[in-house]
Amino acid sequence: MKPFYITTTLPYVNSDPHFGFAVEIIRADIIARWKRELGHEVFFNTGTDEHGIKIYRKATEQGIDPQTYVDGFSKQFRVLRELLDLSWNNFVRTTDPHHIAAAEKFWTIVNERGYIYKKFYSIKYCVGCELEKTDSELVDGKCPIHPTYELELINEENYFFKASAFQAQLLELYKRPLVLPDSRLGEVRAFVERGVEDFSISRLASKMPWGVPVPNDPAQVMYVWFDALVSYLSAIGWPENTTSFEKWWPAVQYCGKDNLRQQSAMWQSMLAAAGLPFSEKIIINGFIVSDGKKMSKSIGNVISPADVVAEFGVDAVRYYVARRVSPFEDSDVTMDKIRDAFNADLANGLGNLVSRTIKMAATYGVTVSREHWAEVEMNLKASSAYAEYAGHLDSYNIQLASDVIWNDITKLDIFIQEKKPFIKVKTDPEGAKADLVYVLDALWGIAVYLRPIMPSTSEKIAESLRTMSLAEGLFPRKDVKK
RNA sequence: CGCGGGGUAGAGCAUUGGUAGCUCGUCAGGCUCAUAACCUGAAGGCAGCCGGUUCGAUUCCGGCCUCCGCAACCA
Repeated sequence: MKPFYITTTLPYVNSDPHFGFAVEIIRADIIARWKRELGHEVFFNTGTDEHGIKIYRKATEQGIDPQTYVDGFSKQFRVLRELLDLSWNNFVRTTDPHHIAAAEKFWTIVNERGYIYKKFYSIKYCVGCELEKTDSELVDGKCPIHPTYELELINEENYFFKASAFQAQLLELYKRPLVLPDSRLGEVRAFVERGVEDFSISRLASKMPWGVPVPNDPAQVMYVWFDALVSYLSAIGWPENTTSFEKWWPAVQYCGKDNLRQQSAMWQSMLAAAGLPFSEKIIINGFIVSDGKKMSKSIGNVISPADVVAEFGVDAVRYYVARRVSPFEDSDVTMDKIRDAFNADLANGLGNLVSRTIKMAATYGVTVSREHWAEVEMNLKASSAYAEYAGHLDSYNIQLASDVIWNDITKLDIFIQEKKPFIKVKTDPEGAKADLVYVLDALWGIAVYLRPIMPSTSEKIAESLRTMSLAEGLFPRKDVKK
């Protein structure tokens, strides 16, 4: 079976992990677990992007050296593994010596193939923002944020990447569904059709030393994007471990919509420039807003993954991401919405169904052998419902896959209501038991379906079915105090 | 004419070229195995506005209005 390589974006470590990244990495985790379930060997990569001007400035402001600064943040991202029950098997840091060597090698190859050149160019620089501004960002020739400042013109010599050479190849590439959803593929295609310009891929080390040195030119360091994207290669052992590279590449890449151009245009042309195969698939997530607004410390509507886990538990967060956050569009997330979903779908829905079923089965003396569950699972996997669920996961629509599960939950509640085993047991105990076995089998199916999405809940349900007992409710209701 | 997303029941969201669905909330009823849970039913929408294509559009096309991202803590 074909090995499967999936990676998240490497988050930039200038702040704590935010909910949007939790969404991305939970999705990647669900897909990774799903592929393992199917029997694929899986390489699931994540990590941290640690170079660049913003990090350099922040570290300098705090009077610590950049490496110490990023070490601290990188740890904060590593703890997500336990926090969100993630199963990544590689965590790459762009300050790893191996990655730095890979980035240098990548640069050298692209340079040798003739796609890097040096030129002077002038940039417009806003002192207020301390950032370069492109013409498209300006309003009436001024920075819209600091209209009282005059823009400074700075002449600087940098290395450029000959992206313009790859327009035709990119348009050819977009004939296959490289990018999900389709609307994003159309967007990047339109962007490339408008014309691709060469872009700067280095910075003067004298102004910004925190980056990978440009080979044979100590005066320049690589622009952070150029080095960060190469991490998708260095993570799997490129360049020296060709066996590993050929085994895993190309990758499925998850990213946010702000990364569309970088990952599906810029990165693809970089790969072509290095003579490497294009990515397999790029999945574009929407953004998370809270109460209709971008999460912001000053507004106070920031929801941290850790807060949600503390309040509702890991699997509730994974559930919310899977089923209540739109797979591709922007979504609004608030603690109240999470609480509503928790109560409606997990407490009243899944948790209560497991509870009522196990209780009846235990009370009425239903017993089921281990062989029985194996058989149930085999039948399930041959069913059309399972095919539907699998189809959704194969096309990265975790939401529709989860809908299959919750449709089952509703059907089972109705089934119990209609068959009334709790009445039937008084006159026809065998009939009541048979009804319960039907529900128990379906619950086993739900546990199977939940394996990639809510692994620990899946295991708890399976354990309850094996022992026909339930120590405590899976998801006790969270009531709002009024 | 910079790029992109949205405007569908009180709220949040799905969906579809042919009587518009779900969750929460509200009202009424049922059940009692269960986490005051579960089931049934009801009320509540001219699917932002205007025009076009069509036998038929909420769905396709054009225009308009309007909200929101593309700077900060950015996936």
